[in-house]
Amino acid sequence: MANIKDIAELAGVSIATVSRALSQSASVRPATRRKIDEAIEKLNYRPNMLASGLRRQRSNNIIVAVPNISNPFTSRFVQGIENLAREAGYRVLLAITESDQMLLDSYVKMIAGKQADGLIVLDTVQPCSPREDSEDTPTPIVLACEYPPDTTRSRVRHDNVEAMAAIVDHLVRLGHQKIAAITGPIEQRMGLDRLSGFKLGMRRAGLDVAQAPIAYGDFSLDAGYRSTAELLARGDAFTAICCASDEMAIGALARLREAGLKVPDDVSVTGFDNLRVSAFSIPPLTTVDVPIQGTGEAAMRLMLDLLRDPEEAPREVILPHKLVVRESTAPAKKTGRAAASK
Amino acid sequence: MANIKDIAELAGVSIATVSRALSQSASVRPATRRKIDEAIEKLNYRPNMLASGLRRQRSNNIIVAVPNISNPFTSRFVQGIENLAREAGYRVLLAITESDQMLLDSYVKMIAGKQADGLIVLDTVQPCSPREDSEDTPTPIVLACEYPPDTTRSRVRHDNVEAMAAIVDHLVRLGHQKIAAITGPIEQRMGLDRLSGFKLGMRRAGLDVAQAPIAYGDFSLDAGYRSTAELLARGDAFTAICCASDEMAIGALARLREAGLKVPDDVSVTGFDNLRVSAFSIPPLTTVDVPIQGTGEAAMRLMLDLLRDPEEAPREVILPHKLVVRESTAPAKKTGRAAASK
DNA sequence: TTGTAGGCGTTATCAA
DNA sequence: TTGATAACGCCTACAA
Repeated sequence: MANIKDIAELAGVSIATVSRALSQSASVRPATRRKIDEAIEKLNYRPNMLASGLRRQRSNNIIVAVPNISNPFTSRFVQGIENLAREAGYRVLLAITESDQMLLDSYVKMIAGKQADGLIVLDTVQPCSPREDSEDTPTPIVLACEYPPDTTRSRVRHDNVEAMAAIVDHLVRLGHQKIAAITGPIEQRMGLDRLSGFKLGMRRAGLDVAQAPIAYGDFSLDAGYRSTAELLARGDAFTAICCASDEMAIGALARLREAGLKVPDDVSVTGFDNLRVSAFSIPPLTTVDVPIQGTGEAAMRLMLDLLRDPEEAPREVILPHKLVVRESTAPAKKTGRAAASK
Repeated sequence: MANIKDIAELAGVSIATVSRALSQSASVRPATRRKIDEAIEKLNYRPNMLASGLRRQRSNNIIVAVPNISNPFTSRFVQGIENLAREAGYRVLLAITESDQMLLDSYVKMIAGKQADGLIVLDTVQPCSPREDSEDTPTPIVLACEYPPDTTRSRVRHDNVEAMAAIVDHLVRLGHQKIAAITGPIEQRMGLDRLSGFKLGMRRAGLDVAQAPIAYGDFSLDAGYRSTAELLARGDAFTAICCASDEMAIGALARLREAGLKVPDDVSVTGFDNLRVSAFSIPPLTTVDVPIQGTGEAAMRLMLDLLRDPEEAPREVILPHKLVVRESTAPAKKTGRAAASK
């Protein structure tokens, strides 16, 4: 590959002039610039960004660490980041952690190794505090959705508690009293918050949370299916199932159908996330819209601020949610015992 | 940040020795190595990969260019690449092109700019042939799924034609004669091939393709929904709908339900891709499993070979498919006019 | 407006 | 086994 020296020679100028021409803004006489452009064209020259980065001490890469990518939630989150990153001249390096602490830490180290300028984390595992934080400027890290309440980093999330309470409220207004829940992984902040929201909603409606049938899932399609089976097997009466994710709600729909139960006639079902597919489930899902892509965008915005001024004080952004009522919920049957048996 | 010189000083050796200790294999006396390790630990040193890359002329980054990422197909493809890439010591840079030629080309240039060592493309737009190909060693590029038949690059895909023909065959065996199709975007190789497969299957069964109701979609949930509406509105008789993607099949399921038609009693529906969610649709989808993740792995394998020996002759890998029969297909009704009217 | 030259942090070659 | 030193390709004072 041709380098800046080749261009300089061919154009009959010094490499400094070429460098200036390359970085646009500098002062280069139009005629000179033309000669340079021609040389670049002729040799099909591309600046070596490794060298440039070494010199300028930056890579223009942002790492986004996610536990996995075969999950619509992650996809849209990353998309939100991509949008802003490209505009700002940054590239997105996608890192799949499978919630492995070692792996995540290795990505933190990439910043120290100048492979990346910043790290956005959407994961239950948390980036260790690199030691240099105390001495040098802090490592640019933004946390999304999952983080300890006492973190001192910039962070963004939506209010899972209130969002889930809003769903419960919707069910209560429809006359439901016996509401079952399928939770997310409660060892994770997101799962726990959504469960808290469920309990909060129940309490606000004056319903007894202790009596509510609860099954523990992990947000996945499979978990929705299995947990519904479990709920049915237990034989507790319920007229609605409140799922902590759309994927679980879709799994629940599948299992209820197998049990010969009609949604929403026999049982109402609710989701959480408002995935695209949820508008096309049978029946279309009542859920709560959390701005997933918007979360990604907000995270990237925080990152850009951090990159601009690494000393900046950490901030927290909380995004709004919105109830989306579709056809998987309906008024509770008066008998209230529709789902008492399999 | 500490650099190699700091370590050398603290350990009382030369930077050359530190460098050797860092690259493991070299010959360094254990005692020396220990001193170096201590210094590294003490200063929390991380090698600057930009400098290392500059010197070694490589970045250890692989770019994966996809049109979008909010699509289960892409997600699993990328996951397949990730798995192998990490093992081989490469990082995956995710590039979202939105099928924009300019954008894709800018990623090709990243290779020339040493920002990445190779490019894997899963997109309808094709990487331009950088001129240096003719003179220097060829740019390491691997094409997946979408590529012109006459490409000279390494490439991987599955046989969409035969796979779709297999689905038609399945329907024919169930006694379906009036089979409608919802196609993918036929200006794309993948969409066109799947349509060809449909026609091939029909012809093999001695059915008249010209009579088959065909609606044109774009693989999306929405397209499945709208195309089904269109099919119903036209009033042609059909007992089965053959969709070019699982997402469209799910959209079709939703629209058929609205029309009061039962699947599979009134109409059979088939998909293509075997997405995870398709096992949980109502009813679970009969589809064809194409190894999406396997495609990513195969692409990465080709890339690794290319990286090892850039002069290597391009190869083509074609992956096998598998029919997955679930509950969205059933024997055709004798009357054969189930879906004649809305 | 242009040129000279030092340095960014590594790796690799050659001697010792 | 270790050390000195020259690249790698670019940017940016500083000088002209």
